[in-house]
Amino acid sequence: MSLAYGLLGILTYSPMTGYHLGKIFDKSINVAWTASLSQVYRELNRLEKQKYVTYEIVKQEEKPDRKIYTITNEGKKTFETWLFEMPEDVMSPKRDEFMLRIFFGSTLGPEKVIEHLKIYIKEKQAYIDGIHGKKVLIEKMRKVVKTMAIETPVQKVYWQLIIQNGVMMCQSQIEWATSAIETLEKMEVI
Amino acid sequence: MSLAYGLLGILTYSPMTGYHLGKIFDKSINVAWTASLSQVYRELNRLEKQKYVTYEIVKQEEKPDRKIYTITNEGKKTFETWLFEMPEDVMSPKRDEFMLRIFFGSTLGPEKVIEHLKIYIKEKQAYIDGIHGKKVLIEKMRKVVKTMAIETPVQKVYWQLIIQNGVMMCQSQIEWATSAIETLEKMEVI
DNA sequence: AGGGCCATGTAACCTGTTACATGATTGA
DNA sequence: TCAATCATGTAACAGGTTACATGGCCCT
Repeated sequence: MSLAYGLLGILTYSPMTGYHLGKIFDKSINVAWTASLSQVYRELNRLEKQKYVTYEIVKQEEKPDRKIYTITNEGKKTFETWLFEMPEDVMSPKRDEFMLRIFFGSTLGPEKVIEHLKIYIKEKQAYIDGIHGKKVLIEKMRKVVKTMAIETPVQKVYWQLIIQNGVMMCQSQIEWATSAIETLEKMEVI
Repeated sequence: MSLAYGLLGILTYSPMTGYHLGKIFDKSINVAWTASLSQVYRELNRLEKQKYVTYEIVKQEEKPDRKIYTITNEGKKTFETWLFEMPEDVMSPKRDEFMLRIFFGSTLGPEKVIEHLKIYIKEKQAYIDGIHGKKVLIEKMRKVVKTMAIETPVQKVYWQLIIQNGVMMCQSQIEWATSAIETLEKMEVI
């Protein structure tokens, strides 16, 4: 259900197309919630049936028509009701293919596990660099902000908080993997 | 697809019932991969059709028959092929309802966000205590180990690694939430 | 010349959740 | 006595993935 609320939440900032909502889920909000374009379109249809959003068709010459979605008052109410709730379960179900492979580490063997852990560290670092180094963070946010009618510095604080969260989690994963390598190397000596 | 590999992996330790596999996913492996019982049963049917597992029915008096699943050689091969691969995408898709709400923090307001963050910290701490303090960690592992034919100290090392990972991630989340509260409190003063 | 962006989706499929159905035994 | 554990599932639904279809514009 959360995708619906995510879409409604973004539409409270400004009306926009499904395509644009998809881009936002792909490029900025993805540290909190991921969704594909086809999923976004399907969900928008549902929201329209429930009268949480309406759309107007904007015709364009020699380009596909655009459907500009706008949140209704009912939609806003629904969104805010959800927003003020605290989720009953703070632990979201984990599905981490990498960790599953580590679970079977005794079959893989320590050398291979260490090899995998080293790649893991590199990829996590690359993700952090993609936010820090390349300033994707700021650009991501700029692009989102541009599309929004109301741009307040307060919003940015919260966006930075969740991006920071993403970065911190990656860093901890790197720390964990580093100490895991040490543990396994000690084990090999004995 | 990973659930299938998870099930095959556990069956390499020892043949067992679907119910038991479900318990293991519920109680020990869940830090890496979660699955419900009904999902496990469905997946076992598929694995049987693909000839990766076989089962024998053990009749019991006045109790439902047990289906003991055993991995086939083909199943073992498939599992090991998967195990040795490095997942192309190390970043598993994030779907975190709590973080989604924080993203919309400007609508919620700082006081409410701080309130939610404090609850968040408590629940994450409770999770850690449930592993550390109550010694659930060791008991979880004991229960799993009991059912396994081959019990080597090497396996335990890897299990401890992924549980440690779960604990570390919770601790980082607590750290993040604590610093987020500070940020928001400073903001309120200004 | 070819790939990526804009912009719409649909269809089929796979995965995950929730509720239902049955029923004995065991421990608090 | 009541909930939990053992033990099997099915059915319906919700949510997520992948592939297909269309087509112009812009940049390299």
